[in-house]
Amino acid sequence: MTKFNSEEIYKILENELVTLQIKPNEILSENALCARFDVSRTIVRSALQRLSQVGFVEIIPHVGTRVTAIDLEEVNQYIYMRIAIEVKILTDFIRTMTPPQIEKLRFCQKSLEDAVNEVHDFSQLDISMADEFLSKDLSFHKTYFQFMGKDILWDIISQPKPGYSRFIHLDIIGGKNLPDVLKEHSELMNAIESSSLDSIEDILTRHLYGGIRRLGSKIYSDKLSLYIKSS
Amino acid sequence: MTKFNSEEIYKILENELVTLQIKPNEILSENALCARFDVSRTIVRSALQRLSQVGFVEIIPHVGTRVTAIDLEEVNQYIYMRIAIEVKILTDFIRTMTPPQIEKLRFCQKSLEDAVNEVHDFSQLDISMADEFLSKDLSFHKTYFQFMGKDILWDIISQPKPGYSRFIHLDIIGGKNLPDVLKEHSELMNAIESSSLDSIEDILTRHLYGGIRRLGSKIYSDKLSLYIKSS
DNA sequence: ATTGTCACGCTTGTATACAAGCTCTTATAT
DNA sequence: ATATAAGAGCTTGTATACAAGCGTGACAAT
Repeated sequence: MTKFNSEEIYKILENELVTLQIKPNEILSENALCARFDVSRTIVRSALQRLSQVGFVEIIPHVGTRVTAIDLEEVNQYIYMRIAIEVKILTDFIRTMTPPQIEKLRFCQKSLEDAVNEVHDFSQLDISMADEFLSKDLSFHKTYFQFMGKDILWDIISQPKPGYSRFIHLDIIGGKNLPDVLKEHSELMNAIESSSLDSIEDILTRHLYGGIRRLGSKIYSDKLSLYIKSS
Repeated sequence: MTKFNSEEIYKILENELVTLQIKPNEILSENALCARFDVSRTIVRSALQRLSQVGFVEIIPHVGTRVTAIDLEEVNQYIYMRIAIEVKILTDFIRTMTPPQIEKLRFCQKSLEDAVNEVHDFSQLDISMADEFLSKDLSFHKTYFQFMGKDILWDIISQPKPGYSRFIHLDIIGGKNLPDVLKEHSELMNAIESSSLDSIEDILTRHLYGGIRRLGSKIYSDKLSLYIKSS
């Protein structure tokens, strides 16, 4: 068995960070990770430094490596950006859209719908299911980026971010929000087909700020506050 | 004299990359950099790996480290994103703007104007002058991000990108475009004050795509094609 | 009891030795 | 002359030894 390289370890840790298996404020020990992956500190350090550049962890010299807390302000501003971009993409899209493209979007929507409908107990979502929903949700949005030839842009905005990615995961796992997401996608589809720009902006705003909105109500675990950066 | 650390070396190299002192397709040698900064390979490697994650260089295992070429498609899609975001910011801004805020914007504009007017020979712009113009241009845009409390968003979109940052530098150094930039800022100011949204979008589009537009004409050095990724 | 000091054990930071792989050169065989 | 194979010399990849700094806890002096 060949050993892990730095890139692989980075990806593994990034995933565990995003899915909150590794929790905010947790202390990561280089030596513990060395033992876990059976590699030298060089490799582990490389992965940790990259995680710190992206903002998932904070390396404090001669003290330790701590997982950062979720910065809600960062989440907010990221969502603001997403809305701006997606509204523009859809504005351009409804000017050139074709029936096959709409069909593809409906297919993505249905795919998520089917996955959600197979769930019976929303209070017991495990990580792999959350990942499945998330990836189907992202597929929907990604599709119209691709239609407009904005693949690179999608790659940029969809790469794991310490604020938004973890917050969304929390939101999905939260539970009772999946019906909301489905409804919003459905509304968005109708607005797209009827080319009503104002509706598109309204729905996208509601859809993307959904997690923040739900934060107000008391759906989330009480432990949530432990993950959030107090500013 | 204390030695450079990895972070410092990263910043130095990033700057030389952005300002094209280190040119696309150039091969970087770890050992040469070790000698130059008088540090061990550990430090240099750390900086190079970070540069490769951001996309400034490409590390080919057991072969070498090559500076990437500028990807025009990446530049295009980044500009598209900038327009979407700035239009939204300004849309929100004109609903709440106050006279002091407008005054501040005019001040930023004037500051750039004065700097440009002191130049007599546009064909001989050195790097430090280009940097000054660039930073004053950025200040203008940054200002309304700050007015709207979107500091983090600005930090995200203004951090050095291998495509856009180098392309813009090329554009500024190119020379004859500074009057255009001034005119566009001035037009933008007027559109903001008269709250005309459509004009704002038009002007911003012209302003941000300016470099790409000028690419069509023959202002640039013939060596430009050497820096561009042929897709 | 309180406070100050010192030392040990932990952390990350850096340098270096060695492993592994690519490429070009060179020499040898056909 | 040409083709092929072996090796030298470069590259990056990895492991490890050691340096340097922080924090805690024990212990001693007041």
